[in-house]
Amino acid sequence: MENTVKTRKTVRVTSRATGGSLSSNGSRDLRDDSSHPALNGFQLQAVSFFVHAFAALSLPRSIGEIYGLLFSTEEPLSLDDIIERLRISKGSASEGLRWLRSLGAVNPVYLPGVRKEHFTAETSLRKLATGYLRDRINPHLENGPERLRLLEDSIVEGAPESSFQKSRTGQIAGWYQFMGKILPIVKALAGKF
Amino acid sequence: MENTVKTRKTVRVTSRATGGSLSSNGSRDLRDDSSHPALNGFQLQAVSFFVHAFAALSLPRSIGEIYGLLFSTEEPLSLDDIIERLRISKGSASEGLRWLRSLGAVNPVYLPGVRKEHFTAETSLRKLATGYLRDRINPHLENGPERLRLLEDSIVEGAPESSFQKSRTGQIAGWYQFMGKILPIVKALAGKF
DNA sequence: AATTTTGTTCAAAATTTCTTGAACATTCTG
DNA sequence: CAGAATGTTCAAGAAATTTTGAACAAAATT
Repeated sequence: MENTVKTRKTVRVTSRATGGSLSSNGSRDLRDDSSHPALNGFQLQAVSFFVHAFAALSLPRSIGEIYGLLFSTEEPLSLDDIIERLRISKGSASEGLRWLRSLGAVNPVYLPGVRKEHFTAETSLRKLATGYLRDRINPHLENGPERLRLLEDSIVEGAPESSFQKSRTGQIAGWYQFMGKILPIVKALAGKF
Repeated sequence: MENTVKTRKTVRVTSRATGGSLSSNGSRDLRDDSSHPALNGFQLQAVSFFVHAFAALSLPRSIGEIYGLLFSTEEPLSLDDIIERLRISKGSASEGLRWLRSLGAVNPVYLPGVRKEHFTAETSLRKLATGYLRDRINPHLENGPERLRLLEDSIVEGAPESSFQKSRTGQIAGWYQFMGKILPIVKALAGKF
């Protein structure tokens, strides 16, 4: 099967408008083959929406596309469904799906008698926030204490600048404390939406 | 003046270790010409620290380097000081400084009788957080209502999927509400550190 | 007003990141 | 078990981002 069309063109419209107002057709954010017959208007808008949202977090377009499609589709979709409808490669779809799954942004669905794995979007803010923090924020915070010690150990005791340097490391310690306080609050509030 | 050394090498060690433990020498994160005589140990560690921290936000290395240098240096530094000590180009330094200034992460310092503009790092968490939210988060949220309307307008009234689609747009509306609640809390708490 | 100093801008080069597609591994089916 | 279906991996190519360096602009100095 694969894809009989060998005309590799895949024009990306690359909307260069970071701040400006939106074009009335937000759907210009997706790969344009020949006006997607596979996606309805709502799906088109949703894909556009999530491509932008994920870009705000510097995440690849393909991930936004996949999440947007699942978010806007009631039925569970398989890898091949995603590839067909978004016209992206198997590799992108597979890795994008893996990423979303590890975050918990996508749920595998059991369908009796169906071989292919199918997915739906997870939309609970609590789960999305928790997954994002766990996968993308915590790893950086975990190194915190070690990094702080490296910084402290580089201070030469008795040097004239050591007092300044100690105040700076104190500053950073405060930032870590802040993160320790705010993250649980974020999670708790996310649970209410 | 410029730079008599024309050996453009600038080896980037490109530490490929996203999750692993830190090398005891965190300073391997910066451009290596011939073991920076211009930076002391604390500055080296600080630059390394901020390059990593900024990378977590997908920000360019040069910005992390500049902030790290200013953060770890008591005296105000000029553009040329930064270029010399970090061995980065004028262009990078100028644009990086512009970015940091617009965020409010860097303060211009008035020095009587000195032509060059000098800077120190802003370290108040409240100011840093406010600037970051203002410059990098709010712009995306401002489009929110408009994007939401595009999505709603794409729903075909009476179609069988319209009920599902309405529940999805309701979901997104909730996410915006969440952002509206959480951001003021973040700012308020940041003010206490 | 000519020169020097300071800083900005931007095209081209370097680098990093993302996407593709084909090879491969694994599991299911007959 | 052979063949088909499903999904993963990864090298190579494409695209996007960052950095450089030199040209330029603006302001200060002589």
